[in-house]
Amino acid sequence: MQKPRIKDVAARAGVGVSTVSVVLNNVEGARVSPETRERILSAARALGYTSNPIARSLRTRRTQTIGFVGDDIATTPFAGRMIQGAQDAAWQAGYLLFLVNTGGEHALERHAVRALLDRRVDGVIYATMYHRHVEIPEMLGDVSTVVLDACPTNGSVPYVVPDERGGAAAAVGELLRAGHRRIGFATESLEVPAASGRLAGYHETLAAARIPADPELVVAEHGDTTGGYRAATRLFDLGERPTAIFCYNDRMAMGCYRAAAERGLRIPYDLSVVGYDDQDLIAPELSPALTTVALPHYEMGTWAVRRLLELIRDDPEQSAQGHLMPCPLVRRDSVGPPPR
Amino acid sequence: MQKPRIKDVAARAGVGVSTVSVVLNNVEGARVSPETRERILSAARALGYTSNPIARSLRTRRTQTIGFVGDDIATTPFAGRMIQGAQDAAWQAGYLLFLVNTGGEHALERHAVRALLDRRVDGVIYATMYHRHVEIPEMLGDVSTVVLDACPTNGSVPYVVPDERGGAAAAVGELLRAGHRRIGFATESLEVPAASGRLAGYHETLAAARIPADPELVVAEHGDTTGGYRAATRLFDLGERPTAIFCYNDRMAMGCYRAAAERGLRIPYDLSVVGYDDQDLIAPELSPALTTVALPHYEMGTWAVRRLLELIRDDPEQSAQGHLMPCPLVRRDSVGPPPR
DNA sequence: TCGATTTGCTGAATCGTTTCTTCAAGGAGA
DNA sequence: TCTCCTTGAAGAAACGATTCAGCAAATCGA
Repeated sequence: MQKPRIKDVAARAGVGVSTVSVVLNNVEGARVSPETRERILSAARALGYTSNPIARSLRTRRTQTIGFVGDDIATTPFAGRMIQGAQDAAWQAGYLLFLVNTGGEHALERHAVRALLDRRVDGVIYATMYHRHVEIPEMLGDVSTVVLDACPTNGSVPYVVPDERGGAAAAVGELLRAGHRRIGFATESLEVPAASGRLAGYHETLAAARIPADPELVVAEHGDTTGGYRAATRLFDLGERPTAIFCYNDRMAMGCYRAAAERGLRIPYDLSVVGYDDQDLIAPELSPALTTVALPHYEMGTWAVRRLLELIRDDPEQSAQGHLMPCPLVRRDSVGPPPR
Repeated sequence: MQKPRIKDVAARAGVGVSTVSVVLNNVEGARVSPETRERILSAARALGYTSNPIARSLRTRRTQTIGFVGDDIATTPFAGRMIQGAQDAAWQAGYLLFLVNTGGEHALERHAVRALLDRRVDGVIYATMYHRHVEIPEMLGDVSTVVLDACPTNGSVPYVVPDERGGAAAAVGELLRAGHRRIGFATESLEVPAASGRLAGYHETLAAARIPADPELVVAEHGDTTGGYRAATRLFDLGERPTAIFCYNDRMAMGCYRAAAERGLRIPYDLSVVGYDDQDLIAPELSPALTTVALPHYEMGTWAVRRLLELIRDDPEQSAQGHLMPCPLVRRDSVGPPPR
């Protein structure tokens, strides 16, 4: 059995197709008698009619579709959250998501954007899987665009990134509240926005508490387990070792745990640790479970789509600004008062 | 500047639109002189013409689009790989992926499938984020479908799942080759296909090596870190403790590491361990790095899409069978010869 | 040379909507 | 009674492709 067309509904209701269209789309200011309206609605219901979006798109030039282009959707657990946030928000609004991943290749990316524009997507989410600066393809000038988890260096489109500074402030604040005054920061040696933002938050929060900055307490290593191990070791070797360490991410915190274990330092009694990222398989599974700061990937995904829908629906409104999404502190068991 | 239409190309080349269509689509058996063909192609190139897929779809009833419905695309790191595999395969074939996630809710799932059918997707990938049995929505009977990472209990559609049994055999085989004869299995207490498959692989491989089954050596706990810890503890408390433990997954292996550390058992000298899943943040990060079995999610994703495209292109060919995707062993540092 | 076939191409119908224009009927006002 | 609005609805023209049937001109066989 073929899907019913609008013509079938019209025939069953004994009216013209245009009237059916007008009724089913609730066109403003259309004049249709209540009886006719009811006849049409019940005919549509009886036939199980749903309009063909392809034909509709052809006529209206809108597809109720948005393109999601990401540089890497598989290798980070965060990507899924962003995608899911975007998907949920789109779905709620009656939009569907075209997903394309480019592997970070420039040529493929241009190809992908072209393919999406060809398909007449109503808008595009341009996402990167970790917070950084990006140059967005100029082709995106032709369509509403929102950048997700990155700062665009060209064009002027809305974007959303995590509030790294605020998250770091929350982490350090938690340690201050526990009574710590000598707080180390094991940071990432790469020049990424996340590192500079978190470092800034660390410094600001200490300054606000009138604790003088001690350059010794900031050590940079690779942002992985062994980097964390090394950073912690260096901090332990200081003349006066810190009573708490704020780690750039959970993986470094994991290395920090290992270094502490080797020195016989018990967390949180001899040492307090706070991480960043709230990674599923690390933070809750370490023992003791790690207090950390969560990245709001899901929320950024929904924000991006909602902002995009505003762009699509309203007039352009070129007030292209960035949005900082707060990073909530997740309290677990790795923070205690300083020893003695 | 508006996008050029086929009519513009025709006008520029001085031919009719039908000829342009025939040339650009490389229609078989069409008779067009080489000169005309060349004129049309260069006109199209000059105008930067690309056909409007919406209009094309309306006429041809094909959308070059496939729907991917998953029950949960965010919370597992595996989901991303499957999606990426599917996306890559689709992209290669000129298809785009509509992504929908249902959160496992039945109502939402029906809604999602209906939305995809409304949009006239050419096919649907029905994916679950861990290997299990599913009942697929009957609406999917109207469209080509492939089930990904699950066994459909109704209908007869192709599906692909990991070869759990083979993976377990590889893991146990590795331990046998290292010289172990007394090998424990820390399994998951839930009744899931992965657990029964891996258990079967374990038994078969031991049997093939003429090692009598010892029921004591199989202990079931929750499939997480604490479950692994408990299972390992129980195995250590046996009269004659195993020299190697095959863990249902990497998280259990992580718990097993912890239990071993507490008893002063050094891996791989006093105890060998093999995991399953090859989880990014666990297997390579543990110390020593964990030998484990990888789940072929990316490959399953590409397989599913390729199979789906066959279904779409060829005649139905109702030979709906399941495919077992091999799980490769990943050698790291947690396996050594048995002690003494 | 003449009909028959092949070649190369065109026009028009079609896909299923939306939307603009038109139009008949009925009621109101003069 | 005649004209002018208003109301309710229908018809037809888009949207931009594909594809089928048809039609001149060229070629061919005898």
